[in-house]
Order: sequence, then structure tokens, then C-alpha cells
Amino acid sequence: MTTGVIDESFGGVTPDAARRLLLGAVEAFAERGFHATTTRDIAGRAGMSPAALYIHYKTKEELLFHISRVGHERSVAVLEEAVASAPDCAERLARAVRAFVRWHAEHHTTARVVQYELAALGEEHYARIVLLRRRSEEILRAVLEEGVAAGEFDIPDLRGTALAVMSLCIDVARWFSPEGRRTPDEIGALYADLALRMAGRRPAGLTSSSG
Amino acid sequence: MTTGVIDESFGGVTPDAARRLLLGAVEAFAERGFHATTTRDIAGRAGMSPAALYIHYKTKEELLFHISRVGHERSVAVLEEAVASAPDCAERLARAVRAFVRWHAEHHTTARVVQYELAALGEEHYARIVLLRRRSEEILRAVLEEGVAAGEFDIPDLRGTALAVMSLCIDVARWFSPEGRRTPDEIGALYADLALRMAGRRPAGLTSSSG
DNA sequence: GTCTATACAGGGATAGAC
DNA sequence: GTCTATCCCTGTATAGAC
Repeated sequence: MTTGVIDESFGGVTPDAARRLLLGAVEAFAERGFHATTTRDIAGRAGMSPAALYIHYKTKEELLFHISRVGHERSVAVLEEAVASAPDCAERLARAVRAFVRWHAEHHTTARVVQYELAALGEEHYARIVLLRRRSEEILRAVLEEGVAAGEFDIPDLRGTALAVMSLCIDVARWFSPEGRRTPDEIGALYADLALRMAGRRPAGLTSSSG
Repeated sequence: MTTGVIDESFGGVTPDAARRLLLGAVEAFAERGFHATTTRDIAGRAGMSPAALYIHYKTKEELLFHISRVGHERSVAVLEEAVASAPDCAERLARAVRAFVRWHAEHHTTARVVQYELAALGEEHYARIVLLRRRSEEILRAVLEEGVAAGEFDIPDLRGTALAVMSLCIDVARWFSPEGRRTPDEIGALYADLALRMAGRRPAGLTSSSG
């Protein structure tokens, strides 16, 4: 019955029972992993009988797929919004990282399922999720690319650095805890700075040439 | 029966059957997760019947604990060796990151189990593993701390940066694939450079004072 | 130490009443 | 749409022969 922190990512899901099941599943999958979670557990958290689950979802895996799809769509949207309007490349990178990190921290429960239970998806569902993941990689790489082109960044290995920044953000979902000493926003700010360092940001107004 | 890449971390385990079971379990846990892995599967990979597993390990969880313990001990040892002898702080950080990343890439199968199946450990076993994890955090933080004290690094948030560098290294285990375009060593070199950037390395011979 | 056979529990999914 | 009851499979772990 307990729902803990409500994840507004799933606010639009109807009917009510389907949403409650989704929220219960997110919690359970995050806590115990997909395979260790029983349909009885999920249904219990939603205040329903095990059988009721199958009215709204064909299988347990379909439940995971919905969570994964909505979660990925949200995180990509967050990233897109962040890069949409920024004065320069440095600010674009900072906003992107800050927003992406914040999402992974604030929604660490969903994010954990999204990032670490991929292997439990069926093949077809997995393929659809991979497409969404590629989107976010492309967005981040483009930000770095433009920064290099504009002379704002100094990045010897563009693809590798993009991957590393992405990786850094994603891993927040693994270790973040609301009981920890930092808020999602503080971590976002720290990581934005670290990303700028990784990108070798130059002070505005300078051009290349150095050791 | 297939063992894939042999992980020398477990080379010393005897008797032979116990080692084969351990290797089978590492593979299976990494591929499918602890809970999704059956004892039949593990025994099968070791070329034995399910019952034989229980001659060597009391439970499936004990198997996981052994993997986790040996894995953590190895990664801490790798880190310790790397920082042991280096001319300066920058080189110490670079060697630490490079070695730690290489371990997580080369032993990505073991590392995945070590990093992502912690929750499946029993409470007592979990507590013992946490102690080992703290060691590696302390080693890395100390390297950064000394660098700041020596004026080689510029790190506004020491604890946060140490955590981020650690996180970056660990996440390699999640995405690394031997089929990918980079070798463990190349990733190690890239990440060592990124870590130095995160640490705000100053060219040797300069002292502080700036905006 | 390893096997075959099996006890015993638990979980995904369905049937049928309401 | 939800419930109770239950089918049937799978999985951990053990018993006992060799």
C-alpha cells in the first residue's frame, strides 16, 4: 500500500489502478530487482489482489517495459529542454548535465529501474528502448561537438568524453540516496562544473595555441 | 560448460570444482542477475549436477558473497598498487584511475556482479563488503587531498569530486563490452586524463591566486 | 564428491464468481 | 474491474545410492 515518494512521471497514466500498479512496480523493481519482485508484491503495494494486475498488464515484463519507456522518454525530454535555449556552448553543457543529473537523482527510483533492469526486457521491447537511449547520447555529443567547433571546448576524444559524461550522470542513479548529504540540485551543480572541466572549457574570448 | 574468458581473479580457488562453480556463477550472475540465475544453470556451466553445488557452497548467496569479496579485494589491491609509487600527485591520480578503470573493463563480468548485485547479499555479508568499498573511496580521496595540499590540484568540492571520479570508474563495468571500439587500456588512459581535468590539475611550478 | 530422484516452497498466470 | 481459489511450473535444497 505504501507508495513512498510519488513519481510524477507517471501522473498521466489511467485508469487509477493501472497507475498505482506502475508506481508499486517501480518501487519494488528498484528495491529488489525485476526478477526478485513478485506480482503479489506489486499488487499488494497497489492495494489489490495479484489477479487484478493482469487486467491492466499482460505480463510482469510489460509493466517493466512501460516504466522503462516512460522513464526514458522523460529523461530525453529533460535533456532536450535543457539544451534548447542557452546563450553559449558552455552554458548548454552545464544545463544539460545539471538537468540530466537532477532527473537521475530526483527520480532515482525510476532511474534505477530504467538503467539497471534493461536486461529483463524482452527482445522487441529492448530494441525500442535502445533507440531512446541513442537519442540522449546524440544530444550530449552534439553539445560537445558544437563547443569544440566554436572554440569553447578542448576535447581530444569527443566520442569518449561524451560517453564518459553520460556515464557519470547515469551512475548517479546507482548511489544517490535522499538521506545523503547532498540535494539533487547540489549534485547537479557540482557535476555541471565537472563536465565543463572534462570538456576543457576555455575562458570566453581566447583562441587556441598552447602546450 | 562454457567458461568464456577466464577470470584469473579466481585462479587460486580450490578444489577445481569449486573454482568452476565460481566462474560459472560469475558469468551467469553478470548475464542475468543473481535472482534470475538458477542453481541448475550455475552447475550446468561447471559441467555438474545441481546437487554438486551444495558440496562446495552452502547456498547460492554464499557463492555470490565469495565472488563479491574476492572481487572487491582485487580491485582495492589494484588501486593500492597503483598509488604506491608515483613521482607526484598528478601521476598518482592518473595511475589510480587508469588501473581502476582497467580492472573494471578487463573484469567487467566480475565487476558487474561486484557492483550491481550487492543488494542480493545477506545483511552480514553485505556489511563486510561495505568495509571493503570504503577502503577504495578513502584511497582515492587521499590522492585528491594530497594533490590539493601540494598545490597540484584545484578542487572546490573534494568529497564530491572523489565520489564522482569513483563513480565514473565504476560505471565502466556497466557499459564496457569487449566488442566495443576501445580496449580497457585506452579507456583507462582517456579516463586518467578526464580525472586530471576534474581535479583541476595545474601545470607544475605554479601556485594559486586567480578569479 | 558426484550422481539421480525428489521434497517442498513460491511465483506467474488463469478461471469463474460477483 | 476486482476478488478468491487454484493450476502448474520452476527453483532451492536435501536424501541416499555409488
